[in-house]
Amino acid sequence: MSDFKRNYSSCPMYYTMSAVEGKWKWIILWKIYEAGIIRYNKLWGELNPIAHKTLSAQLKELEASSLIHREQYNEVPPRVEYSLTEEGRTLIPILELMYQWGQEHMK
Amino acid sequence: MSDFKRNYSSCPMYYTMSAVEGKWKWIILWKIYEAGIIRYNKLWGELNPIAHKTLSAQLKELEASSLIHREQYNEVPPRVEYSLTEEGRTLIPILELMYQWGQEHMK
DNA sequence: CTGGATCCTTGAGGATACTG
DNA sequence: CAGTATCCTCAAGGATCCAG
Repeated sequence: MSDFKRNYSSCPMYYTMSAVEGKWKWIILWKIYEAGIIRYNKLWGELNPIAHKTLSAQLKELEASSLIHREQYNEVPPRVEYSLTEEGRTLIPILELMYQWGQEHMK
Repeated sequence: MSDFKRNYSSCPMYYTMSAVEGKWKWIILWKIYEAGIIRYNKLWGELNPIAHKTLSAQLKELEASSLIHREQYNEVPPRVEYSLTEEGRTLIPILELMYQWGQEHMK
């Protein structure tokens, strides 16, 4: 846990930014939300050029925070699907607003 | 401009995350919004232990993005006040939701 | 009081190759 | 296909001192 998280655990704004921190998390959440359910490789393709290491690390953190769910099917070749958890879905209003804000300001 | 910004300028979500990127920007915006108008030193105190270099760099970027306004009074000692611009105020719904989300999940 | 200037650290993120 | 394993870079961020 970083100083950032430790020192400001009492401020809701810090809490939110800690839960979804890093360069990619909001975008990953958005892509998963958009797709509903999405496979690892598809996600990777949409975020390209993200490194596998980066993507899998962020996914793990999001999973550890209970914001996304990882479903693994023991097939050959393997299949893994990601989706938002109930908890993760509580972020949808924020995701929607962020997306809309970008739309309106990006011209 | 980073690869992040360059490669994804077509996706609204990337646009938003680029406009308010970095570890501190959302929190700085929140603190300014909370205060309405706030002096440099007050802001620095609320974010402590943030480095002066970091704070002033982030403030400059936010100013360059037209999200905050910097008003300088030529007094001795100097006084500088920051506030949200019209543009910056369009982020308030997002800030409010982020704050609320933190409140509800931080127990 | 509001930063700028310097120097420095560190860890997030990336490139590439490899594996069950 | 869905990731690890390695190694590496670089720039955000920090500590400290200085200045108008």
